[in-house]
Amino acid sequence: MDKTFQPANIETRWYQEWEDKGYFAPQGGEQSYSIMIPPPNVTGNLHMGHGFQEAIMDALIRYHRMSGCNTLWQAGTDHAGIATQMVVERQLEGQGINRYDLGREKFVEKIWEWKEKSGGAITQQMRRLGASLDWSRERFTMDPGLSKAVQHVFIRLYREGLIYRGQRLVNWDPVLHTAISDLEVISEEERGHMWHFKYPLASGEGHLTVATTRPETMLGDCAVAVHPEDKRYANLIGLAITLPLCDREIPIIADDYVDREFGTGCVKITPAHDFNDYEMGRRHGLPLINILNDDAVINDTAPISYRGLDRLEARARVVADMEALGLLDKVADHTLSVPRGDRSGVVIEPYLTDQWYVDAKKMATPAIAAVENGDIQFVPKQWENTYFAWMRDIQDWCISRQLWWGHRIPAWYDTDGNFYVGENEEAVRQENTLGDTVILRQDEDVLDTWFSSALWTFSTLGWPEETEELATFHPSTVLVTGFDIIFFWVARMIMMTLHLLEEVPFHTVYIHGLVRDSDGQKMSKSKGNVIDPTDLIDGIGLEELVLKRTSGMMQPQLAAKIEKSTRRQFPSGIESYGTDALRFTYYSLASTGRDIKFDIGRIEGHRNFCNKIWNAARYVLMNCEKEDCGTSNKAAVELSLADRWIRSKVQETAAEVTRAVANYRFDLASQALYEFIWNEYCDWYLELSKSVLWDDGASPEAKRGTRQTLIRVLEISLRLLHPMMPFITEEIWQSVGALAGKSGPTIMLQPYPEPNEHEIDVRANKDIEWLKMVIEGIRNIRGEMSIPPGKELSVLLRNGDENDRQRLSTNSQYLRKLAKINKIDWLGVDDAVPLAATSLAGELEILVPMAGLIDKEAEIVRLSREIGKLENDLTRLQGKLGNAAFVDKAPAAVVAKEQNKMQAQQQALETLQQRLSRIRDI
RNA sequence: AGGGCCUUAGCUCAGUUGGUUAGAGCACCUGCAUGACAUGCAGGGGGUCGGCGGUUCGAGUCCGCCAGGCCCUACCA
Repeated sequence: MDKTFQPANIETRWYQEWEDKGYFAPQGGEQSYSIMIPPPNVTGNLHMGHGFQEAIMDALIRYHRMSGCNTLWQAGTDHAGIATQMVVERQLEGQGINRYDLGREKFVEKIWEWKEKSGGAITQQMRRLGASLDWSRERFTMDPGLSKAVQHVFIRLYREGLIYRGQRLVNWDPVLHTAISDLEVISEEERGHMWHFKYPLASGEGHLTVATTRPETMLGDCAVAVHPEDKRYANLIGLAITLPLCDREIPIIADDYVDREFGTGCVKITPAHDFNDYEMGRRHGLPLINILNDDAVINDTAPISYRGLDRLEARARVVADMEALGLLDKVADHTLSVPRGDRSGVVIEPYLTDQWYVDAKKMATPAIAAVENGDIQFVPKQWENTYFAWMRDIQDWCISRQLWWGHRIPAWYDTDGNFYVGENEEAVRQENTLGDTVILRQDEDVLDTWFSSALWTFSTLGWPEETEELATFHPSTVLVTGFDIIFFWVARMIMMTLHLLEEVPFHTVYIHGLVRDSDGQKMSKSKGNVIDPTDLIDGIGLEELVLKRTSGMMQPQLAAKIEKSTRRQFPSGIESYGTDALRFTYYSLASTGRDIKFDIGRIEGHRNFCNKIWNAARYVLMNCEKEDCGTSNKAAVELSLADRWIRSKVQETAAEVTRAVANYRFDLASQALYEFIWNEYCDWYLELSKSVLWDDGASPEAKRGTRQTLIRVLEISLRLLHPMMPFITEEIWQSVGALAGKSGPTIMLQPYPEPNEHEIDVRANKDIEWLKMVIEGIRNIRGEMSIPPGKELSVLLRNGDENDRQRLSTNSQYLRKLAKINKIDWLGVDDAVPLAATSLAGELEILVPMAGLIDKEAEIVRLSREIGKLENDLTRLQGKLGNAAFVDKAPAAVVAKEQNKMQAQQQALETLQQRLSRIRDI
């Protein structure tokens, strides 16, 4: 074995073997356990969020697979309608063509070609993370089976009246030329202006003043509204306005939606271009005047001089023309929230179109109930409120998209505007008895990608066929996802699955935090703070990192800034840390919080942890290979105190890890393992074992017992750790397993250690605690007195009880070795106490005689500090116990505890004070 | 505008139903080539738990107010 752990040498080798041997597939077992991966986009590259999420799922899957469950981790990707179409369109752009040049069929072919070639990138990266997905069952949302499920669901919901077609205002992306759902619109505050326009009354006398942030919409105005009780305008209600620039008359109407306090109290109403105005228009029977084309250019409904202008050009022209007419009252700076498309980033227009909708309100009721009654549980529970809040006020879901890539809507139109929903044109003709003379044309639109994702838990298992997989693995056990898609995906899955299968899609939803950079900033390409998980695994040079962060940018002007900050943050690039260290870091950060700040320092510590494990294994193997390790259980074995203690500790650790995983607390699980392996097993047990293994006088039974303990505890630790650190544990286990009496081709199919309470040895724990206390007392003196670690000491003990004497006599070999002592003697109570540095272990006094070693002043400082601490503490205790209310009201056990503590502290204080005055006296 | 979350050591975070002297990692200081490991070993320093008030024998933990930070939903033209 190398002296340091070299992850690169082993990771891909083991992954290849696991995958080739089919270990990731379900292995049978009574209890099934399944996780459906949140399908990443085919266009995607692995980012830190994926890495984190997959690390968690893989730990759960490996843990339950080892625990004997019939385990399925369903692999797959989704087709990401808009994103994928954009990627391929951009490629075509490079060749100087657009999708219309190609036509729909050819364009979709191009996308498939692209998908075959590049769509697998992310699944390759997932393999680097060690994710044990069942690749043999990999699915894609556009696969024939899944497409069939999508079509089936659409037709069924349509026939049940849960899908309908309607003309509504939608969120329209004028660049992508498609409707998008409410959730895909991001509104943020931006600085803009508020224009105040005078609208002359039709009578020719006087005017009203309206305010608007979008002047161009006035071309579509259909009314001016005032509050019905607004005295200022009461006499104008029912009169008309002559709409400037348009030569139309529009009414003045009254509606209590209007806020009298805001602006002038008069609102221009544009029903075709504003959601609130649309509602008001419906209330008042106003017409809808649409003034825009698909690309937000003014259409032919508008006065001729504005036609063909982009919305912003039109805005400037309208303002200029109004000013020229003397109708521009004023322009004020105004901060407003601007809706932008989350993909394109352009301002979204409310736009009147025909679209398909899912009646979400009906489907929400059972979906709410399923969470209320506990059929589905969120972890942390807190997220249920987020879910409820949205579900109780849910809006109908616009599911049609004006794209070419996706599941085409199975609806056909005749030339009279009638439409028919069915499996295909032939079926539609038959079902509706349409003769051959009727010309049918299929709906051009496709379905929202989330529509197919909503079916993911069961469409991947073969539904609508009644497959064995469906019976075995559905409902899935747990969904692991981020809070950002509770609405997009989780809620819609719950609604769809409950309605279609009459069962929940999953029993638990584990919501994890979102990974941010070390400053708490969201990682994004435009901020240039993205870290690619594979770069943490393999490492990356500075130049390459700068290049990676600054190439292919949407906003190239930011490149210089990004380069600068990258060079500052990673002056020598990123080192290689390996997958196990990265994964362990993810787990250590996986607490209940919402944000996960990823600090590079954390991963370095965990790489060191890997190295620690590696070297502990080296030590164990050096001492156990080709030696008698009591593997067979036949030969007589003598277990030392240290052996019994570490066997006990590993059981406690197993219990802690099991509890933590059951609660999805991977931070606690990882911490328990780190603490046990480093601070107990390595720091203490391995050191303790040396005093047996290196002692020529030790019996063969004792050596056998120590070797057996070394190897068995290591082997258990490896299995405990394997779900989190799959590679290093496998590599080491291959050598350790057999020595520990285990057989099998891989650790990943070994049973997960079940905590065994009978092996918890309270007595051994206490004895070792005593031993540590004594050793630490001596080390403290050594450290503070600057006595070189190599210098052997002789030590006197005083004032101990029978237990102390007993423990000393059985453990003196440990003490000699770990505290570097050559001589330990008891001092009688009446014996003269020599000048010495003092430490306490309970009532036991540990004295290191000064004899030229100890600096008098330093010892005075040290003792004074200890005494100060004790005095503080005693004052607090005395106050507490002197308080009658405390003694009366607190539970007796608590009071007794405090009293015992006070006694012990008093005793310790006295002892130390005596020692201090003794030293001062010389 | 409504709702929610967060604030603990220099940094990143744990802290179960209120009950030892509030813990860890990293960073820091001191010493050390000791036969697994310098990606290491040993020792050490560092916190009035955001502020104020309340409940309680007892509050990092429960309640109220304030300050700062973040998020979600809705959106006033």
